[in-house]
Amino acid sequence: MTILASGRGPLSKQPNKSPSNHAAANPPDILKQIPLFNFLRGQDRLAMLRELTEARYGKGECIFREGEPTEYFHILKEGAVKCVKSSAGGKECTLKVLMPGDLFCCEAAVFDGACHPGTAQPMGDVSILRMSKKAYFEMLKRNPDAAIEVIKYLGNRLNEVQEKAKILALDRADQRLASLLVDLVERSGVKDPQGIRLTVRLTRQDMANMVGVTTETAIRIMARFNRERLVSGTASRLIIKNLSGLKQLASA
Amino acid sequence: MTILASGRGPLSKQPNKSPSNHAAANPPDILKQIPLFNFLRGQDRLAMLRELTEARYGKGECIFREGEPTEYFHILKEGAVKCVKSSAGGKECTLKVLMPGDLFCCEAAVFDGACHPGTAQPMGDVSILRMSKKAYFEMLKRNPDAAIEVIKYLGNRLNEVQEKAKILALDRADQRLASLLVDLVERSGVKDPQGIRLTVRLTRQDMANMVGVTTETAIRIMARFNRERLVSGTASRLIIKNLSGLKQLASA
DNA sequence: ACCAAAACATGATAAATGTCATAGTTTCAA
DNA sequence: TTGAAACTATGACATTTATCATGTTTTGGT
Repeated sequence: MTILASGRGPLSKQPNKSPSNHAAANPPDILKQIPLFNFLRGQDRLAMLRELTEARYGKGECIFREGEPTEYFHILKEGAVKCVKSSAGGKECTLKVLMPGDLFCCEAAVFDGACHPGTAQPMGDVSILRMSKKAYFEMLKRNPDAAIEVIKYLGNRLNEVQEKAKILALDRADQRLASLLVDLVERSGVKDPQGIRLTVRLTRQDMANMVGVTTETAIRIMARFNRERLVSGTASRLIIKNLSGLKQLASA
Repeated sequence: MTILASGRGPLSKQPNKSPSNHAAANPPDILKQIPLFNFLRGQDRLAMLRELTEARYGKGECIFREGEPTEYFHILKEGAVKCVKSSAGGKECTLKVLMPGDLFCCEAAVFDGACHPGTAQPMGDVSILRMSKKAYFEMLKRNPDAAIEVIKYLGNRLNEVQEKAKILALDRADQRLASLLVDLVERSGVKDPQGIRLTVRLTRQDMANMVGVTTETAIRIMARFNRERLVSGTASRLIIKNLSGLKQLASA
């Protein structure tokens, strides 16, 4: 159920280092997909549109860094964003890939003086909508239905991470990788003559960071999956050829 | 910051197999500690007291099982409860130990037809307060401040699990175990002549399930910690003798 | 079209952890 | 108090995964 197939035109890599902000005039399509927005009462919906600001980032930039104070509530409009945490030893772990329609900082943004628990890195050119903590907080206070939608969203996120923690705790490296691929098919898979293609560009290193193994291990396992005709291709053109085979391995 | 030192009298193990329910008459002390409750308006506070039901469970019972439909919103009043997920191969993983004052199912309970993503097992005699999904939902709708408190609670839980996932993904077994012990000190540690004692009863198997290793590995690592004077004792009397040593190991 | 950087690949070896077997010790309820 | 069950302990060995080293292929910007 892909909300938006991250269809970016040839945006080229302009030096838009400092995010180019401009107020969103009319409801962008993406908002119409978001319950949180749809549950707002008429006047508050208009208020939210006034408060939302659009910003664009390119690969290599950061939307925010781990430890920085939270300033905004965010909605991902276009592209993919990875949530990364790093450990003392410099190793990194990617906890989640956000797709268009995903909310972020919906929790941290309600705390005074909260800091970002992780870094948000664009995986290509992305566009986000955001509003100040204050405006977000006011909106929730005036719209219990919206607050309940946020609770639902957070609840889903919580269940996702718990499932992920379970997999990290109990499964072997190849099973974790299989689980990841199965998961990504649902989030960013599109039909392809040879199977299902993932629209997110994922290197073996990206995958390694998502399942807690070294890059070499991810490469070796992917090579095996390739031999076993479960997948084919690399980063920019990754095809899932045997989804049920992967599912079976994931839960073996 | 221990909310309540799980002080249970000699409750003995009466055959209270089917939870003995009875309406909570006056605000139990534990509720006064919970922001969610304190943010309710007067009349809604009374309504919540009317809706809340107390139930007791003993070790070996289940409060609910993975996959069962959700019926209630819960507050832990007394004792400790572990949240467990199990995998296809029969292996189990303990995601979280709930302590008095913790909420559970605050997220699932807002969905129609949701199922429990894990099993809730008492770690001894416990007492919980609960209310029907419907009453909980109504309460949130009428009290935006309460809903915001739930958002904060879920946000904290989300950050916790993400931190845990990071540790599972990046750290060695001994570091994961050290992190666990450090964490538990904050949740259930009390002063002791020899250091800090954990009030929760934790076997090596419990610990193993919490950090994703086998029981043997947990035993060996704890034996090493013992030799290194970091900890002493077992399950029912576990003492942390060198907290900063454990912290150092956890983030090495 | 070309060059540099990134990504992919593979082998040899070491380290970490799991598995299986066996036995001593503690806990708890009858 | 005693006996069974649960817990702790330890060794030998197998398996999984990390580490290090080296080389090839692909990608992307000029």
